[in-house]
Amino acid sequence: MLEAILMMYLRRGAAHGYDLAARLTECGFVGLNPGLVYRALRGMEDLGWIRSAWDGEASHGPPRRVYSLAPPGEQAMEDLVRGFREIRGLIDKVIAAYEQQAGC
Amino acid sequence: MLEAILMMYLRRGAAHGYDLAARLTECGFVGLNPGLVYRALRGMEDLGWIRSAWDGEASHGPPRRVYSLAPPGEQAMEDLVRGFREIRGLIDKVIAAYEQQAGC
DNA sequence: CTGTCTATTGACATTTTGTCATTAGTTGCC
DNA sequence: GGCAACTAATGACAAAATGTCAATAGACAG
Repeated sequence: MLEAILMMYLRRGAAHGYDLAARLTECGFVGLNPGLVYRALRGMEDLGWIRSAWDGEASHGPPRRVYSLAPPGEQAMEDLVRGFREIRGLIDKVIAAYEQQAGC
Repeated sequence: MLEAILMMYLRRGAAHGYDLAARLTECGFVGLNPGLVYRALRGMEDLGWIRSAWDGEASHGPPRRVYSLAPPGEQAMEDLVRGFREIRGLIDKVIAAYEQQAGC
């Protein structure tokens, strides 16, 4: 989930972790401290979904790592979305079973 | 998820673990070996959501434990369903963001 | 030169999930 | 009687996911 959201953000342009973490909290995703975001980013980089490089631009702080979406990431995003649709189908099934007290 | 489905089944009547596991596979829920079902059942019993008793009826096998829904389980089921709706909302949000390339 | 904000990393604990062997009773076959 | 197959439940262990939080460190304001 977190990974999917981060890739959605990256698809709109490269960004660094701290920014992404801030955007998440702005957008109302709670309980996601920066550590989780950084871990997710590193994990996705290990998988080849995203790339990173140290930012050459002068920042008002320590050096920062800029992440951008890599081609395998586009594919991964599609797969994730497909998985989400499946999960949504399952949830619908369970909710329907709850309301109608029937079905599988 | 598994817990919710099991409670849905139990709402329709008491049953024992092996039966529930079989019903799950019948209904197309894959990757759920009996061990997972038994563990989920014991966990829910610890939470007071369900109750169990050894089956008095003669069975064609070893003694079996019959589970039934307890009143706190009804409440828990409602809470679970509410949670599912929330997750569903999140998924919708992410899928929409993926398709329209906009939003949070 | 101290505190604060930005930025990333790493260590550790907890929880969840998956796998699989073990125990054990019943039934049916030879 | 002995043995295999099926039913039924439990427990131990490993792996993966998640959560928490301290440590490091550059830049800037006072």
